[in-house]
Amino acid sequence: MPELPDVEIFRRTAETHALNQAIEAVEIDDQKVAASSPQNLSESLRGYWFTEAKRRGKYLLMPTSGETVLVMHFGMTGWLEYNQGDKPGYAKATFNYTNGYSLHFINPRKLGRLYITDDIEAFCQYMKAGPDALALKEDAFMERAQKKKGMIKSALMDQSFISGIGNIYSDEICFQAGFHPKTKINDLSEIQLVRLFHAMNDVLQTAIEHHAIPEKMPAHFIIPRRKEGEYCPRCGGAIKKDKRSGRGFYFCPHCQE
DNA sequence: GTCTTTGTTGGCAC
DNA sequence: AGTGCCAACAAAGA
Repeated sequence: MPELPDVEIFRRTAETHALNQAIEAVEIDDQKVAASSPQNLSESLRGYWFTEAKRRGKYLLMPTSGETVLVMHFGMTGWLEYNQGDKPGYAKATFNYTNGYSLHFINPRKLGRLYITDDIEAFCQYMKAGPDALALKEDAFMERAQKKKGMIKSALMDQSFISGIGNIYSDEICFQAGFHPKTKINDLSEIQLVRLFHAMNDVLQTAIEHHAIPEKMPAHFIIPRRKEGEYCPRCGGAIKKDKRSGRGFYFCPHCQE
């Protein structure tokens, strides 16, 4: 679930509900999600409050009134919940506020992580996070893309190249740009790279506008049709499934060259 | 029971 | 060096 558009929705949840209130306690319900030790998490956050909710790629960054920043990464499944009362299922970490509400880090498959850092830039460098897909300007994208090799889909999913895109949205970007996912990125002309850049922006922006809910995507999107037996929204032909390094991907052989 | 699934990393082959 | 593939991590649903 959590690629750039999903994390952007979580960021907005955090921004509207979880800022500027003192954190009374931090509960870590699964040691595995604490990439920084639970003691470190607790000591860095208790008594402080989140001042901002930022995002870089798939990372949600929450600077505090102290000297540290809480960093969340959701792994393959996860989301945030802000509530009062019972702890939701699969809550792996909970930040309790003095007003009685809590922010829950939900992570059913335990592949998410929480980090504490005092330097966002250094953290991103250490994690090899490239520029955010939505913050990247066209000329910067072109400069990077012209040096990049390998399949378009792999390039889009390479977090050190551009950060934020995963398996689902890379399929959608390839579809909207009209490229077969396995096309080599260095075989694209300058004009085709520009087309890829605009498809990337359009897909991510549109997904955010639709709250990153697959069923709510526009009719011309392939995302709601990532199933065998489905048909292409553009030409009506059969959607095909293939594999790339053990991961399934979907495309229209007629519309994507 | 088997296969697949959204992310990332590390090992191996080329 | 960089690219691709696979396994592993977890757990749930088909």
